[in-house]
Amino acid sequence: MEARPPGRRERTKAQNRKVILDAARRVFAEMGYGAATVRDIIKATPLASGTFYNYFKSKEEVYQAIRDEVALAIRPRLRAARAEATSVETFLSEGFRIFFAFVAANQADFRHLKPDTMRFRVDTPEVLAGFEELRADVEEAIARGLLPAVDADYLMAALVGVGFEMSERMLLRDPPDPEAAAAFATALMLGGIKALPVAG
Amino acid sequence: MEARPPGRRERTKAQNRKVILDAARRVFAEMGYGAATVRDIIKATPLASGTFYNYFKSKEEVYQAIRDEVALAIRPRLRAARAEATSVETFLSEGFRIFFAFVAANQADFRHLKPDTMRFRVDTPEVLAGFEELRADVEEAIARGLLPAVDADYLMAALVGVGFEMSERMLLRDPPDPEAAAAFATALMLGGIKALPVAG
Amino acid sequence: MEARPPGRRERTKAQNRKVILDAARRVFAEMGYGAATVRDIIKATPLASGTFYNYFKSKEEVYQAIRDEVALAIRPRLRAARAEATSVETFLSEGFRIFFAFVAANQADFRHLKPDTMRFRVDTPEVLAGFEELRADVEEAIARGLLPAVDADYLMAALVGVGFEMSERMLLRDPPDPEAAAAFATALMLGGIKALPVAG
Amino acid sequence: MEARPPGRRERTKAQNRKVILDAARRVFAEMGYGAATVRDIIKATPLASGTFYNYFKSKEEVYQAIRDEVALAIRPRLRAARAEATSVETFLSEGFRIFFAFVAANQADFRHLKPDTMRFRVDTPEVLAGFEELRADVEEAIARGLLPAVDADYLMAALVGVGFEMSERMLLRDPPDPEAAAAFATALMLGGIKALPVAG
DNA sequence: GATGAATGAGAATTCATTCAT
DNA sequence: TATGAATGAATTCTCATTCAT
Repeated sequence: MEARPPGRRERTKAQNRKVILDAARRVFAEMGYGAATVRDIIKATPLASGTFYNYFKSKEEVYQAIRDEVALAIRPRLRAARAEATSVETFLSEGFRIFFAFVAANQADFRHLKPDTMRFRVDTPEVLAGFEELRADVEEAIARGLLPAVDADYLMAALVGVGFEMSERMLLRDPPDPEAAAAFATALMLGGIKALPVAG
Repeated sequence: MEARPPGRRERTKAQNRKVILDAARRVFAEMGYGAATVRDIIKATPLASGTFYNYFKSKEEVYQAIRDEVALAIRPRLRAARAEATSVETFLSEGFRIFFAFVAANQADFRHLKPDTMRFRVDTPEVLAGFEELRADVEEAIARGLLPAVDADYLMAALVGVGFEMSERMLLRDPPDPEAAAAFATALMLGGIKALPVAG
Repeated sequence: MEARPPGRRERTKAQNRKVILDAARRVFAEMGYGAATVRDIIKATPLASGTFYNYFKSKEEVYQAIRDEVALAIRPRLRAARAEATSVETFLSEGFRIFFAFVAANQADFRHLKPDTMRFRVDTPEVLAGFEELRADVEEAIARGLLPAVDADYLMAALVGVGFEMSERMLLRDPPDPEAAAAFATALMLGGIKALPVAG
Repeated sequence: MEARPPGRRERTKAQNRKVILDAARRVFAEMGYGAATVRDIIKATPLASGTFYNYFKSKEEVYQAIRDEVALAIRPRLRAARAEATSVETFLSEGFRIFFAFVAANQADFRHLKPDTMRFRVDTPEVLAGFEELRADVEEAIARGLLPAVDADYLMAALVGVGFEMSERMLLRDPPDPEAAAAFATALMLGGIKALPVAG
């Protein structure tokens, strides 16, 4: 806004944080979380190495920040949708819709599947906390009479597994269709294979 | 443990390979794949550092060997069971039974979930090939009229997701009960939530 | 040698490069290029091991830098002298004078002969380029009528051989006498053995 | 000659020594003396690593054996020729003829020049001893009145330099012509540049 | 805060050499 | 004598982190 000495980069604190996070997203997507180093992240940035440490303590912390950002963004929406659900159908369908739509909108953070390479998936505590929330919501839904008294832990795991694995396959499609994915997952969880839509 | 004649060449090549793989299994289970180093694996071994490199080129290669061993051990059994299936029920139930039983019998290779820590999952090409086999089997089952003409790719993903996520929860239970897990997963995939057994 | 205020950033980038190159010069001279390791070079330096790699990728690269520095320092002078030559005599005498004087002034970089040991000589691409320059100059001198139409490639080789081998013998003498060496080489190349000065 | 159990390799001690020396020649020519390792030499051999040590103690020793073999083969011939020389002309011409012919016949042991790469030359004590012999012969030739009383050390160096450098250039030609090289070197050393044959 | 060179612990890897068979 | 796997010291090299500017 005001005149600055030339060469002075106009970067705010928040911007730098974002610059690092975005670079890390790219690096993790390209080389996988395990192989990536702080160096790699810095190199993908116009910033100096020391600057990194003004924002994060380690690669792990960056990764957590990314996953947490994602998890914290979606978890409240999922909780709300499930809380408002008035039936098994809406409990499932709204959850899957929100999840697959979110994944499609944030592809870079979810694409971990590369053909013929190792596939890495790393879940942070914040993500795992989302799993626990789902279990709690399942338990509450049981209490509310929405769901039968099933094994909430296993059902949670099944829902999580279906959500994550299907979302990776969804991202391989062109274009990804979150609605269709949600419909598939919902039908499957609701009525089993027999209830699935027949493919055209 | 016991005294040996000095200079006795006591270990064979195959044994050393196994010694390294077993040490790696332990190390990966204890510290997680990402944190483990080749050094750690060697230290968990009575062998010299150089010996490691007579067998494997890197941590990645050891990991692959473990996963591949596992994948190659279970995949033929799964294929056979699915090929012999005469109904949707057996297609699913036998697959889940074999998978969960295998996981329970090889806990160390599957336990990636630690409370309050990050969870790593790394799938090697050989594991991914197992996914493709499942998809092919689903397609064949559709062709054989065993399954309706559903989206085989998504169904494969759902089955994989349910299998892996549920197996991690199963391993947290004491004792793990593969039969119960298989029953749950089968019922869910077959008839949906409504068909699930009601928890005691 | 003297106390310094702690934390003083005392060395500049260019200085460090020089520190490493000088250490390498000493190490190569002492143990020979083949036996020297990066470690040895670092140890001959007040710097940390990692610092080495901020400047050079390997022992080879350091060696090249040294040889290239030497080659790039002397080649223009040789070219100029040969270009200005108005006779065979000056073409040869000025070349040898410059070369032997340079060798005497940079003994450490040229002393490869140790009695009763192997003798290493390693010529980098930059040095080899100097050979080609000499050949080109010979060809031009022929074109200019300064030299008869001899085999320029062989003549170049002969001049190079005489220069390098004689310089090693020169450095063994105490004190080295570049003028005398140049006089000898010039006379030999000009008029053959019969034209050589008779030793006192 | 007699029947042997199958798989038994018919190798004599002398043959194995030769196998190793030949492999080493190839390896040194390919990667240069400095970069080559004992491992590399063994790999270029059908022998086991331990067998190497039945014949040589180190890479250095192999190298010495090669160079020495070469030096010991040629040195007596050179000595004899120089001893029999009755004039400067024959002293020089016979020496160069023998040397260049030998080099041409043993190309692999002398080719150290690769375009655009570093060039290594390593002279063993046995080779250096050959230099001293040449100097002694020069001194004797002076005593015999064959040569003027020149600086024998420098003349030796000049002859060596001309011989080695020219031989490398000779080997680059197709076909190498030792006679022509010898004629050139002899004329140059005898009468200087002016006495050189004019190139066609 | 930003910078980026220096640091040095430690991880990866090589390789000469040994030695049981 | 030949074999070739095991050895582990030595070496190369990386990388998170510090800190003077």
